[in-house]
Amino acid sequence: MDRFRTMESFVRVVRSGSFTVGASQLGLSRALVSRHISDLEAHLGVRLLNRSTRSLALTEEGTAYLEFCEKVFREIETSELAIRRTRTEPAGTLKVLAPKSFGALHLSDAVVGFAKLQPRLRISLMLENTPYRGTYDFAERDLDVVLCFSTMRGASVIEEKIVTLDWVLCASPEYLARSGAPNTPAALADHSCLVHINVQPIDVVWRLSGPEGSVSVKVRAAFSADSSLTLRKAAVAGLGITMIPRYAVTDELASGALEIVLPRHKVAARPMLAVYPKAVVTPAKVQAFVEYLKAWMIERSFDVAQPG
Amino acid sequence: MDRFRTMESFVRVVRSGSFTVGASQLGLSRALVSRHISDLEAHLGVRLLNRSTRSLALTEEGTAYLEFCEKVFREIETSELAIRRTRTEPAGTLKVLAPKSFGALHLSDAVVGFAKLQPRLRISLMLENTPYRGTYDFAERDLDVVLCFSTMRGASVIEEKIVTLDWVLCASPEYLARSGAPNTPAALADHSCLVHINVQPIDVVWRLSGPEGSVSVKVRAAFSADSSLTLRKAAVAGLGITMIPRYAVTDELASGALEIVLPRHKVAARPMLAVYPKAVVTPAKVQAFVEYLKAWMIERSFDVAQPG
DNA sequence: CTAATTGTTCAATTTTATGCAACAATGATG
DNA sequence: CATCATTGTTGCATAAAATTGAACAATTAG
Repeated sequence: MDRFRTMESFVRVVRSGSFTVGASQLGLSRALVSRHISDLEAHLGVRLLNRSTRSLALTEEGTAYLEFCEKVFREIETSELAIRRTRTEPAGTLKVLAPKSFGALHLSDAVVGFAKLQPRLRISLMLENTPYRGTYDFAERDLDVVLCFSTMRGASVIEEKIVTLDWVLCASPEYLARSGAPNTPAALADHSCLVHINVQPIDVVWRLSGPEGSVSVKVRAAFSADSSLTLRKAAVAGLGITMIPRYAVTDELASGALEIVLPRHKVAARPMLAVYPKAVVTPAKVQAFVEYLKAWMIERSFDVAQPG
Repeated sequence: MDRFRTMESFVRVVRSGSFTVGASQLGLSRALVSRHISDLEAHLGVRLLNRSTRSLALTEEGTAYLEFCEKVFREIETSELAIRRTRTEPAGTLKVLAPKSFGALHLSDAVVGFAKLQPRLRISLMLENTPYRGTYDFAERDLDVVLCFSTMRGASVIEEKIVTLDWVLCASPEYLARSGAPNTPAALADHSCLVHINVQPIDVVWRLSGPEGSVSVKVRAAFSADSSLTLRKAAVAGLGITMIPRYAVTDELASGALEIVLPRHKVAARPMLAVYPKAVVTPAKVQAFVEYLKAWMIERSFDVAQPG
């Protein structure tokens, strides 16, 4: 027996003052409404309504139960609607996990802008380069979105591309003067390379595309770190050549603190992904944030796939 | 979909931290519990649980919904149990309608005694001789029990005999001296009779049983009233012969203010009935009251059907 | 008293809930 | 790093309800 339904019938009958009109208001048969009341009375072991063919009155227990029903329905109105609203209206807390360097350099600005647009939304931004381990993070660490560079094999997540980021090979002029700037990708193997350890082990192989096509070079990781900021510092200090997102070194390239290596070759651009659980419906806060971030980055010309 | 059931599943899953053990605790299959959560999420349009095969975590909306569920369940515990308890434990208010004379002379004492035994019970005693009109009174006037002398044709009520009351024919010695005491039932037709107008029109015919068997006499209502107290006063004042419950005139008969008329004949004893709605279960307060009243009256020798 | 209206009961029918088995997915283990 | 046990999900057959329409009982208005 569906108690919610029987309760609804009971309330309706009392309000309308009759089984017949109560039933018609609910779009049910009199027979069923009668059964509902009977079931309810059997369940409670108490008579709720004193009824004759012409008249209807609540018993004392009926009055108490009516109050209870109305209270429950009022709470459903309140709580369920509030929850339901989060489907279309961002609310609550948005928990984002993002790479350290990207977070520190840019995402924090984007997040602040987003927060201003969503005063009802609390935002929690965590910056870590912990490799993403599948849906585990969402469940265990209570995350809403994870931003990352590498794709996942997870089947129950959605990976949405935010932008395609430009990567560059660069080193300090001092290092290049000292060690000699490489002329071919293959020459990189003899150089001191600064490697991001978090972009999968695959990346100890660097891929470049030039006039001769795509080339893979296995490089020697003279120095490795889990943050582009560290790699940038190492490069500026003349420790070697690094492969790094362009956004991390724009200032250095402009000021001449760093120089592009192998300028005739290009480093493969990499997508930046927003990963979130695959659910029947995506929470509005997640959707809104991903949209915002995408627009924010494209507007600032982060995306090499888009003209900007 | 039974929302109470799905809510129960949801709470259980969260508490146990797993669909599997949650389902087994509820005695349901994992499949069903999984459906319950899905239905709930579809209903709310929101994901409640971030789940992977090894781990389980509430989303923000899930946390809010869990609170809601627990609140509702807590209220069910409280309210429903309180209501259910009235089945076995008298509580609330007991509303009794009784004939004026009986109420004034005896019932009020009985009710006071009952009230002392039931401190949690509020009692409302209304004394009226309004003829009982069927289940109407229970519904319209919000009554629990009606005490009366005449049986009803109502089919949806229970009529429980409290006691069988002795009735007597009596008059003042002064009247009998003046008008002559009747020797036969038939002689009553020539007397001035004091009639209770509320004991149905039938009662203008008085029935007596004597050595010659049962006799019916159509009497002349020289005086009629809706209360035995009034009839008693009239009789004491010498207005004529009245048929009256013995309980109303015990003192007068003892003191000699009134005398039995036709002592060799007997007035048919009449049952005093407690009438209450026919429900699947009778409220404890009604049951307790009827039981108490029955015992109380038998103890005081009101019942001619019982030795005492 | 009659008749119309109301609540209830009982049958049949539709709908829904439920469990089993196969499946997909994930993470612990060696 | 691959394997496998474990977990949540899905499809399908079945069992269990909810639901209705019609006959019924009961009550009151005219």
